[in-house]
Amino acid sequence: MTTRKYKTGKIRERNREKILAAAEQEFVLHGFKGTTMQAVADRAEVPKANIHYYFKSKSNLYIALLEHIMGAWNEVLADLSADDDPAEMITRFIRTKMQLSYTHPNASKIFAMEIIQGAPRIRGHMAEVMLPWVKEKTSVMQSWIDQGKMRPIDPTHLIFMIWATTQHYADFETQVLEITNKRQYAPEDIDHITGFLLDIILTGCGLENNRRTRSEASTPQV
Amino acid sequence: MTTRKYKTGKIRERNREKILAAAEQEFVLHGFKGTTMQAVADRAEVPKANIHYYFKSKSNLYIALLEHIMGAWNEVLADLSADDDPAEMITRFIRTKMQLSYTHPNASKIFAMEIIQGAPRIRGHMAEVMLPWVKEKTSVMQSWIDQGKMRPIDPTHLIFMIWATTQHYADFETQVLEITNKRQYAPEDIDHITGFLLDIILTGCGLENNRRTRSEASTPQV
DNA sequence: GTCTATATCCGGATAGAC
DNA sequence: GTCTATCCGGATATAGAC
Repeated sequence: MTTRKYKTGKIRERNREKILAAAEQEFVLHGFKGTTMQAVADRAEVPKANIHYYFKSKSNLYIALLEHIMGAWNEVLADLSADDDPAEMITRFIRTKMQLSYTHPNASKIFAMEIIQGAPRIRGHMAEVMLPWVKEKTSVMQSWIDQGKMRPIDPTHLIFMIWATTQHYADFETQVLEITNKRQYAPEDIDHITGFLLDIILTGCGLENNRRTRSEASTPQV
Repeated sequence: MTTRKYKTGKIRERNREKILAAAEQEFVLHGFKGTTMQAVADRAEVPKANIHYYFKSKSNLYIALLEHIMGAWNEVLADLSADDDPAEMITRFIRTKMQLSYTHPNASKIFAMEIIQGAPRIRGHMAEVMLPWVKEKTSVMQSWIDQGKMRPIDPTHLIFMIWATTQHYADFETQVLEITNKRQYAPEDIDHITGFLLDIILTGCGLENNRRTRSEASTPQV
């Protein structure tokens, strides 16, 4: 903890982060094959050979990036504990995912492209991490249904619906902005969208316990 | 119309279709840059040079494919007339989109990747075709809201929600199948999903007029 | 640890025979 | 119209100087 050392692993860590951030941009814009190491190097402001020094190969860089993304993701979603209250848990789920779409759109996009292409590199992760996560949440939801706290809907597809709708605003950002005639999302836009999704989905699930916030959140936006 | 001619434009048309079908597969699996003309040629069972003969360049092939896709799409969605009845129009919209996801998943995937990467080649199409389409539908929905036929929700985001949820089953097919433990969709799966979406979204919009079909359509699926 | 220069390969495109 | 052989730019990866 003293300032004595000239270089700890800090420089190395800093360079890795710079490269990963640059790679994220490039992979989003051009896909895996379309991205050149030279472009990543230029954006990260390091010589091309250094990327090979740090990551060995382009594939390794891409996989490191995916792990980086999914690690951050799991952190956020882990503390989505199965609360007692259905409306509260679903609300937190939607809010959290919507915030992730806003703060980490590129992570969502890279993940989406990977899945669209058949998830050749993360099949394992889906089976080992996502599948158990979904099973856990759906069993909690099913118990709510059995107790009559929620309408009898398919919990798995409810999760798909929340994923689909929230990620849409990251992945299809270009289309959404074009159609709503904006240059980029503002925090109010995210609030409005979150309110809309909460309104439809909670109502759709038969969970109406916070109606006061919904009526104004869902009025059309100019 | 006699059989006299040795070759009409038929062979040419047939070859173009074969190449486009092969290109669709390859572009989905590997993205634009990741797809090689050789791989398309092999899949289409024609010599590589013939593709250049028919389409001149890889970019042209890709653009031709996008136009092919969007042409078919517009055809289907064009006859989504703004009915008098909100529930009926939204029902038909969801059913139609869900069927498209089932019958043309690759088209949806290529379109999704194009949008995710910033829609560099179809910006024009969005502004000229999709934007007017959305404006037309939202103005109809707004009139329903003004007449009190529908809860006051944002029509634009309702369209986004329907796009997001239906396309999710095409684009994220790999993930959905992994989590639901299936090898591919069966027609019953599509019916079940359609029923689920209709249930949540119609209820969320406050349109409850066909409740009889919904209760059984939304029971959880094993 | 860092970077320049280079080896090696691959893919898009075309020339030209049939 | 069809296909073989080839050109050439460009990308990954590495060797080796500093």
